[in-house]
Amino acid sequence: MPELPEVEYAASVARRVAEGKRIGSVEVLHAAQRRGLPPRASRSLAGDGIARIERRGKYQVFRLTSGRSLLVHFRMTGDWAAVQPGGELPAHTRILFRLEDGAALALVDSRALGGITLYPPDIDPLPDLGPEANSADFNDATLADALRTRRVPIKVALLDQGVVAGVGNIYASEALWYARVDPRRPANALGPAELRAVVTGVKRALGKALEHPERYYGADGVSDAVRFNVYDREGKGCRRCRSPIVRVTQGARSTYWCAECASHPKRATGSRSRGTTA
DNA sequence: ATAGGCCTGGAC
DNA sequence: GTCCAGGCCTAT
Repeated sequence: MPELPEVEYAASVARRVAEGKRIGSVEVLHAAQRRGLPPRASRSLAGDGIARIERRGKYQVFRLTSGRSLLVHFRMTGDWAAVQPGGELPAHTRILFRLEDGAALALVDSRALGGITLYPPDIDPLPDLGPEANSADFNDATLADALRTRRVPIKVALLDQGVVAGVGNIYASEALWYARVDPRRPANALGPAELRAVVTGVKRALGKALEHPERYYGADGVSDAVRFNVYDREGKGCRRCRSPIVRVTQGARSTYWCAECASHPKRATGSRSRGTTA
C-alpha cells in the first residue's frame, strides 16, 4: 500500500522498532531480494547501527552508523511489520532485520517486487526527485516550471517522481477529482487556475490519508467507500454530482475520474481563476 | 508512446 | 484458467 502517506506511516513503524538500534542479522528470505542485497552485503550489516530512518517520496533511507545507507522501496505491495521477540513471522516476510534487543523488523511484500539496496558511504542513494508532494516546495510555481515542457497527460505527469515525489496511481486520480481537472489534459496546457487546483488537490488527497492513518491502514470495517472518491469506483456515482465514475487507461494504468465534474471547473469558491477575462 | 519484465495473490 | 493490481525499469 505504498504512496507517500502509506510509506510515511510505514517509516514511523520502522523508526519505532529499529531506529537507534544495532543490527544483529539480516535475513533475505526471497531470491528476488538478493539482487539488491546479495549475501555478502546482508552479512556485512551485522553489527552496524540504524542511526536514522528518513523518507523521501516513496523511498526510505536507513542511515547507518558506519556511514553506509540502505535504500528501501516498497513498489506495489511492500510494508513494514514489527515482530516481537520470539514472535511469528508475518506471511510474505521477504527480508528480516533482527535487532540486538530481540525485536525484528520485517519487510512484508507479497509480490516481492520491492527491495533494499546497500550503498557505500558518501554516495547519495536517492534518485533525482521532484519536491515532496506535501511540502511548500510543491506549489503552483514549481509545478508550472516542471510541466512547462511536458505534453503528456496531467495524470501521467503526476506519476513522474521527477515532477513531484510521492504521488502514485490512486492519489493521482483522487487529486484530479478534487481539482476538477480532466486527467487527459496535456500537462503543459494547464492554466494558472488549474495548476493551483492540482496542487491543492494533491495536498488534500494526501493530507486526508496522512491525518487519518487509522482510516487508511488496514482498519477493519473501513471500506474503500470511505477512503476514495474515484479510485476503483468505475460506474459508481460521483460523490459530488452522482454521475458515473469512468475509467480510462493512461500509460498502461487505470485512471478514474468524473467527466461531469471535470467539465465544470470550480468558480465560486476555493482556487479561483483570474486573468481570464475577455 | 507503448509493451514487456519483475513477482505473487485475489477476483472472476 | 484469465485479468488485474497503490511501481518502476528497460527496450522498441
